[in-house]
Amino acid sequence: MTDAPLYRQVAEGLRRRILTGELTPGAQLPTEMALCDTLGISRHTAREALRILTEDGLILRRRGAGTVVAEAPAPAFAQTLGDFDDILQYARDARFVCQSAEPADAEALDALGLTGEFSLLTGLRQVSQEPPMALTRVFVRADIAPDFETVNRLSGSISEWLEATHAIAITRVTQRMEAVALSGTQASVLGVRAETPALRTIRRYRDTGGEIIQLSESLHPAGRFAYEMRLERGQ
Amino acid sequence: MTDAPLYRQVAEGLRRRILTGELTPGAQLPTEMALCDTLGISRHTAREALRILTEDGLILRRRGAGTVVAEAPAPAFAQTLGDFDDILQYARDARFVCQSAEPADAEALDALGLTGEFSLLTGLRQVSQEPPMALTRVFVRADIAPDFETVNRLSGSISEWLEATHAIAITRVTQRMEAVALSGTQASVLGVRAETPALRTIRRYRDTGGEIIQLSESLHPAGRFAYEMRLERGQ
DNA sequence: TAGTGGTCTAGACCACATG
DNA sequence: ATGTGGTCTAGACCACTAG
Repeated sequence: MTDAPLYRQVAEGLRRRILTGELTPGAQLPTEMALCDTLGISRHTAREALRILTEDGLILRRRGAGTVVAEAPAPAFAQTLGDFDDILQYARDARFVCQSAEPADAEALDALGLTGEFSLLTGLRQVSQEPPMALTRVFVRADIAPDFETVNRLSGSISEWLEATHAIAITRVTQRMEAVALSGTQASVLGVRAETPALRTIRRYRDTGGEIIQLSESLHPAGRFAYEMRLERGQ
Repeated sequence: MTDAPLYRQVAEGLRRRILTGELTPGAQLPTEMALCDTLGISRHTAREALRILTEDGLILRRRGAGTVVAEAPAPAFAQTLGDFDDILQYARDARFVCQSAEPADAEALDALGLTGEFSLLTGLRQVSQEPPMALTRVFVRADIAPDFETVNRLSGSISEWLEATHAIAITRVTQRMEAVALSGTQASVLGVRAETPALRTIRRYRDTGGEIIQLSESLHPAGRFAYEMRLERGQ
């Protein structure tokens, strides 16, 4: 269980101290040498840990000046999207904890432009024991939808499960992102105030025929999630 | 000029061999030990170079198997390229009306993780006479930044202007999106209530060396903007 | 001037993939 | 069995920041 690399363990320890507020924005982090001494690790290992936090935007480093917690601590989790497969990676990293499964009502389907019969899975996106990263609704075409127990036993993503068990190929995904205010009930589930800003992402998964076989909507409260993508210019 | 760190020089050398086609997708790269021997560098330096290429998605590394050039974007997978141009398209459609140009203060640069001297252009994104779509700040490296009049005369995007007038190539753009609440001043400029949710997008434009030469931050109030993207699975 | 992070070297042991 | 990349140690010199 604790077979994670040492530098990663160190990084997670520092990350926790930042996210819990023990280290507030602007505060100095231990210097590299201090980390080496107190933790009994080499400088390379300490730097590797600090590199992770730097890439996550949690800390700022300046030669000669030291390391401080970033002013606006970046969300604990950022999704990097480079290509199609990265979306699936996100689904694996951030575990979907399903809380209810039921037939979707017509009103909800209408609002999202879905036609036909769908199952609705409602739950939370979670990474380890942190507060939930998102409130998520997943609509799956009724005739191929997994049941409640199956979803919570999944090690991968729902779309991967669909492809594996129903010989379905998802060839196109459209994703929409916008800012919204959380309703009272949504906010309470996520443990934030009503009207808190949230990033709403809607993904529509289509098969080769262009038909929508799955739709997921996630509400990420401000500060818990950022969506990051990298775009390369062809050569 | 050639005072770039050794590992970066090594990375650029390998990058060139890949981009010129000397190393084609799937081809084996030299092993770490081979790089050490032929270039007379330490393993740490070689690994640092390979790490850059890994983060850029140019190569794939597998323990025991070696390092290979990543598969070329499949024909149908003009995704990254398409997205890149789409960003510029957005910049052309939504005109940037600059309201002020000044040197960026250290605090603002710090908060965004920028080092060096930058000019700050503040303004609005507008389509025709509609209410502004976004409140935008653009940071441009001071030595190449356009002045106030130039910006407002531009027909294209700022990044295009940089490339055209300074012989600069922007090869990588990272974009980050998250939900935030607008401050009072931000809200009043946009004509909405304070605390209105907004989609915050930050784009970092990098040259071939990985240096950030431009950064833009846009605040899109809820309801005025949504970001939509399409992802195709390569075959 | 003292201390910081940035770079670099020269070792070592390990888990893993391949033949 | 060999060689790969992944991790880790113990040093070193440098450029830069700050007191």
